[in-house]
Amino acid sequence: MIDSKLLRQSPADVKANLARRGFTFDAAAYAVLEEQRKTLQVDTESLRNERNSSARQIGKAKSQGEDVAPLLVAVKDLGDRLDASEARLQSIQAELHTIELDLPNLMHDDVPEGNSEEDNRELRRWGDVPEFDFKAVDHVDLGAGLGLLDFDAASRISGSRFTVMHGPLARLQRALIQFMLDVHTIEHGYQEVYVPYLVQEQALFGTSQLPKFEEDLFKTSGDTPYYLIPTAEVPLTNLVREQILDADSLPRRYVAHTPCFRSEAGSYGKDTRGMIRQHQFEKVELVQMVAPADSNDALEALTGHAEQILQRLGLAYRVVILCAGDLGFGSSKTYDLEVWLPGQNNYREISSCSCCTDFQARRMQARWRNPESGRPELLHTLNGSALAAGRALVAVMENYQDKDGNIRIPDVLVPYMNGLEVISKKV
RNA sequence: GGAGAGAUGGCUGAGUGGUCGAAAGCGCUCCCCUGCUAAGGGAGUAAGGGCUAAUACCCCUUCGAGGGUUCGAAUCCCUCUCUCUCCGCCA
Repeated sequence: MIDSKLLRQSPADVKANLARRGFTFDAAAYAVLEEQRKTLQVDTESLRNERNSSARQIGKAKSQGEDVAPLLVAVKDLGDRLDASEARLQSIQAELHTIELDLPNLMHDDVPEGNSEEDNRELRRWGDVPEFDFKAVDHVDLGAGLGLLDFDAASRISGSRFTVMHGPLARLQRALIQFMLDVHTIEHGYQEVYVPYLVQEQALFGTSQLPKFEEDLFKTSGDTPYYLIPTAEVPLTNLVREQILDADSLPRRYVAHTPCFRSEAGSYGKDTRGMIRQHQFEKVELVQMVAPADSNDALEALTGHAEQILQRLGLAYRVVILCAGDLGFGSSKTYDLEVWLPGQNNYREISSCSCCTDFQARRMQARWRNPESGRPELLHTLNGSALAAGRALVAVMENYQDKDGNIRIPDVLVPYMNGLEVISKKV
């Protein structure tokens, strides 16, 4: 959420910032509601004050054995007036809250103009795009050729957008995950966390998947439904929900490997081939909680941590900064890492690293005690994939293929493959 | 699944209708005292919100959550959630 004080005091600035995303903030309508809220709240609170002091008086009189009947008459209709006032206040506050939950985060000044993916700006490239002296194929053909990737079985079991992997290929994904977790915990200072994969709606409100993006989520039935996490960002970020952290415990750096579940509603016909876009995929996620002054640097560092994985895997990639129109709802600034996929002859997103400033922290009431003010203040939260394991697997398969359809194991993963150096067809 | 106990401030823990945001202790902060240390004395120490230029006053809300009774609820009633203990079951 955006600071409601800012919405009141500088509605024009907010409107202009959000307009760059293509979001229309009706500042005038908000101001009208806000004016009503102010009057109502002041009235309601003064009525409550009146009630409290009368109640005190009555108590006092009673204890002194005085007749309280006249006092009771005096407050007779106070309760009704208060009830009415409270009800109106509550409804107007709910209206304001609904509007506020709907507003995306304010953008960092660095975010370039633009309406769509096309307008994202490339910042840098790393690595050489591999050149093959044979016709490179995509991971689907590679997997089928090796007999280790089985979309038919997956669709018989679960329908479209699921995968079954066998043997060394299944292990290769596990190796990637293991490798990433090791690098982040041992070298980058992240604490490994095991988290729930089913969460309640309040957690999703905190990270801002709800209320706006319910259709992207899988939800269980029942009185208090659970949602399957679309990313470990949800449970990891909510670790600090309603907490006040000591300044010396910052920055917090958490990493978790989890499966992720996305309904992919609205992506019909998109990436239907292969395992680029699945209902279920594995991901290693980084989350940081930092003091506000540190969040810009933290985003650069976090992005670097994700890049480190690609570099060690020897995968060519580029870094793009998302333009205003493509930026995620809760993010103030996002870098995407796009890995080269020979099968698509293109760069494809494999990581997305975002700084959410205090947007999620405000929804979660996640704070730290600022030693300078002595007061609890909102944290800044960041998250990034490092990496999406399913897509990393695709990238390794396609970039490390040979003319016979075998897959060489990147050096850093060999120890995680029990020494296996090549995944080859059974002879 | 059965039986029972409980949920109060950073922690322990009192409080069964009235000035209780809440005793006491611990912890923490500051001050005093004291060659140093230890001990001792004093003061302060929740969060959210409103108003406001203000992190100054003042006011409102919050004792697991949500309802109810009442002029007034931490305290009484109802519903729910969670935690703990014992038994059973299970990975």
